Amino acid sequence: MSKQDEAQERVLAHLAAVVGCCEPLAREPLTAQQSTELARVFKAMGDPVRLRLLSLIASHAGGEACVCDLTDVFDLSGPTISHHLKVLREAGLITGERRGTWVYYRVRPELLDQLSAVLVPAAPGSPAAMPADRDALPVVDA
Amino acid sequence: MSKQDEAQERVLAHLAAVVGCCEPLAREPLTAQQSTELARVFKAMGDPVRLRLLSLIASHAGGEACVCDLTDVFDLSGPTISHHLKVLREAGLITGERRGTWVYYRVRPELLDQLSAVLVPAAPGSPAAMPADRDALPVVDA
DNA sequence: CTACTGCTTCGATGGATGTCAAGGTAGACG
DNA sequence: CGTCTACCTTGACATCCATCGAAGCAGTAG
Repeated sequence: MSKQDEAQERVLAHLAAVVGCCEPLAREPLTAQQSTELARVFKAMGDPVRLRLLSLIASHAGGEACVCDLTDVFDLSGPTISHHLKVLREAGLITGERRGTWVYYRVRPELLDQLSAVLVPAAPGSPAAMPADRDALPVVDA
Repeated sequence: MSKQDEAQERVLAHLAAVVGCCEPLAREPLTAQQSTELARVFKAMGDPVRLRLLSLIASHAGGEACVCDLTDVFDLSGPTISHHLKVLREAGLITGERRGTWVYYRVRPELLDQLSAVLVPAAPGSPAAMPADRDALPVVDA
């Protein structure tokens, strides 16, 4: 699995290099490359099972969780859970480590931090921060 | 389109009700319902075109963008762009409004804010906040 | 060495998704 | 009214993806 982890390191490095650390999505438009890299991560989180796996791992005591702890939560077969964990792993969101009989997963807080920073809307001074009070979101009151 | 927007309002209200406003993903595990709601939004962002559309709209001057501004950026047909905008709309990420000939889209900052809050990793005091400094995740210095 | 457990990979399958061409709707302009 | 532009919807098609059963690999225990 070390070879896989090396590949994951490269993926994460690439993502960090392309996305940067703190470019809010609403500050300036993403390039095609940036959006491709980010979409890869969001797509990994775009599944209820994976999102729940992520939160289970992230909120687990000690910051890591054994696969055996995760399997029981869902009505899914072992291979399916393993598949979802692999997707999360390849997206750079988690890392897996085998210790003896069991495999333990933990999240990468830096990546979550990056994503959170990207999503933060309209930092003061950004173009979108001032709706020019044309009409401050009347929307359809229907 | 007002009927659509009504439906979107319900979706957003539902999401807000289920997800709450500020439950970090790493604080406590998501319920099945929460993860389903959140995954719907992340899945909408899990496509390079949609993510770029979102950032184009969010970063556009005045906080809104006309479809005509968006179409030229991509090598995609009109219907395809329209389809992606519909997905973003149904996820509650953007709203569309027709004014005269053109349709203008704008983002929902509240939802981006919620997502950002959910992703923020390991608030101090959370169980995952103390990685037991096994190995403090050297990460990519690259 | 053999057997057993935990987890992953492989192969297959039904359903979801991105894309486009064709057609439809709303508003503007004569 | 007719026509033109801007945008959306529909229908179809190729591709991707979540899921499972079966098989394979790693590590432990007799």
